[in-house]
Amino acid sequence: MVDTRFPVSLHIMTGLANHHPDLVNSEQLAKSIQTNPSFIRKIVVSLSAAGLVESVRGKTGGIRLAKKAKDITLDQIYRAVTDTTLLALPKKTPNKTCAIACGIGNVLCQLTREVEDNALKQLSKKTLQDVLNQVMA
Amino acid sequence: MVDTRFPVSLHIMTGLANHHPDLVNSEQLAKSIQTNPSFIRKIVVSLSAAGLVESVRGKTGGIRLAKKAKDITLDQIYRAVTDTTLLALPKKTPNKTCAIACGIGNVLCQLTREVEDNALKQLSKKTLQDVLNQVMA
DNA sequence: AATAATGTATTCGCTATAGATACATTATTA
DNA sequence: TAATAATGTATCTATAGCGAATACATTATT
Repeated sequence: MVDTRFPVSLHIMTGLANHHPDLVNSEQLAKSIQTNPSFIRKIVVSLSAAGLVESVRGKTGGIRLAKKAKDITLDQIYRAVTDTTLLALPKKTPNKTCAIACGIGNVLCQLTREVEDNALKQLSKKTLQDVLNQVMA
Repeated sequence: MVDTRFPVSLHIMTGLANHHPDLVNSEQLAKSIQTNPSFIRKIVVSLSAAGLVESVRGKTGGIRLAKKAKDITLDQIYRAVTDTTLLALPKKTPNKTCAIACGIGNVLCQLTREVEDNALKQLSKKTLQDVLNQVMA
């Protein structure tokens, strides 16, 4: 299966932006995304740790943006919920009898970092407000 | 599990570049990458369809680059073996009662395309020869 | 005290991937 | 011509990763 945390997070954040500054609960978010509240809450923990959302416990609790949508960039959301690299890296220890196998790991690692830095720079140019505007247009 | 076709392909191609224009068989490549010959051959089919390698059947057969390493760019390798998008896209039909859910799909799709175009443009600036040089340095 | 939200842990099922195996096809070579 | 050794291809299996589902402790409101 594919990791959907970033698209789901963007969906969550856009929903919150749309209702800002009201609280929205995980049940409502789950309905919109067609998933279960528990999964929403797990993702919200990451978004909260990154300072992007606030969650309020208790009977009238819920979730809201921690800052204005125009002050949240997409790379912040991406970083908050993604721990894998954009390009896959092999995890086997290289065959030590082969010069290529020994050297290719570092090359791939550096290449991945370059691609990822670039993608994040690109994502940093779009704000959550941009996304909301585009969705509502 | 993670899709390792691109890193494995880069490894294969670098190995072939190093022995160019000699034939290398799938057994040798599998040893270097620590996988099985069948998996190598499956990937080689894709690389071959993209015109990046040639394979020769029969007793003295094997695999070699179809052109010089300096004329092969990394985006060509990536495209040859990758059919997924760089960022995940949700595949559920959106909740039609929610404006956000209805609009977010297109936004994500466009965003993914932008990020991917950019990454491929970046990969197109590096040649297989560059990778071989870096590995051997 | 009852209610309703988040936080968190656990279990389950599904899917995608690579591993493993087998064998047909093809070309060399003895 | 027969034996050999390579690719091409199909199939099955094991496993890892992900989200679904569930349960329940914790917390705050009413």
